[in-house]
Amino acid sequence: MRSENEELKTAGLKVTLPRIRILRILEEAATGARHLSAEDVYKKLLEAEDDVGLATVYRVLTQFETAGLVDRHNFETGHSVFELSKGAHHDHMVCIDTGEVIEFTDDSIEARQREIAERHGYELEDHSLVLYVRKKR
Amino acid sequence: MRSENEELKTAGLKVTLPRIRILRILEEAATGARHLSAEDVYKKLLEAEDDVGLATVYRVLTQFETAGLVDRHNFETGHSVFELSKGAHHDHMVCIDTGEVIEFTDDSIEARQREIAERHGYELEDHSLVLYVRKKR
DNA sequence: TTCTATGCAAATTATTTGCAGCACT
DNA sequence: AGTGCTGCAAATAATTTGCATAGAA
Repeated sequence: MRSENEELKTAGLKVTLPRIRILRILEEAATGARHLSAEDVYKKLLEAEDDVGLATVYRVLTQFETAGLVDRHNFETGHSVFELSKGAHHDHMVCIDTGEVIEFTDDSIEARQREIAERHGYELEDHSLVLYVRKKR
Repeated sequence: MRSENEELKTAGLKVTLPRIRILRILEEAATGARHLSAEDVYKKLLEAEDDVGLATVYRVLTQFETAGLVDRHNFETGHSVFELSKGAHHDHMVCIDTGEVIEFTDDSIEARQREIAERHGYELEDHSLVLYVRKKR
């Protein structure tokens, strides 16, 4: 397991306290609610008595995104959420009632998307698929 | 072809000038660039010398959305776009270079989504699929 | 008349930027 | 010393809201 320091260096980012702290927060969230807003991260920093400005949180998250360390998503919530980028691509399922986010992948859908783009004379660069679901009762 | 008046009444909305004008703008755009931002609509109203406030544009578009007259989309542009709701559902393909928006539907993807939700114990209520593409050269 | 709709300005929310100071090389 | 990084406040951008007034039923 690589240290935060190495991850930052590899990403070409200078190792600074705010970056380490923010990266750690994202890693801690990696298991549970993977998706944090800038505000969420900021609040966690405050809780931990780490004095980092909200502007820095935004700057760092953006840098992480550029570096490929995190993915940014825009669900229909009005603000972006960030998650530590696992190598493999995945899509999301959001529960309308609880806000819970479930990740999934489906090769057949992936393949189909590529076909559709091709058919229209385009190359698929990226995509965003979000299923809005409700628990069955 | 129903008049704007009827459409508004059916939607349970009082027939007022701003609503008629905005509905007409959306209808005019229905063929070409179907997807307009609130700002786009506002500018078209100004061009037509129709004195409608931007706040009203937002209010009316939101009402139209609630009434099912228009669909609101959040691509990765930072602002919402609206389009006259055609009965049938469709997804979008956005060209990264030109911003062009192409609509499409694919039954196999639709079906697959339902399956995936089911498999996780959920019911699919809605979904959003956007392909980000680039013209092949 | 009675209630809803609108305009305009002010308020909010999410995010970005300018700038002076600090940190690391 | 030089360049990058940060905090804070101010600046933006998109959208919403309060309120007094105009307009529809």
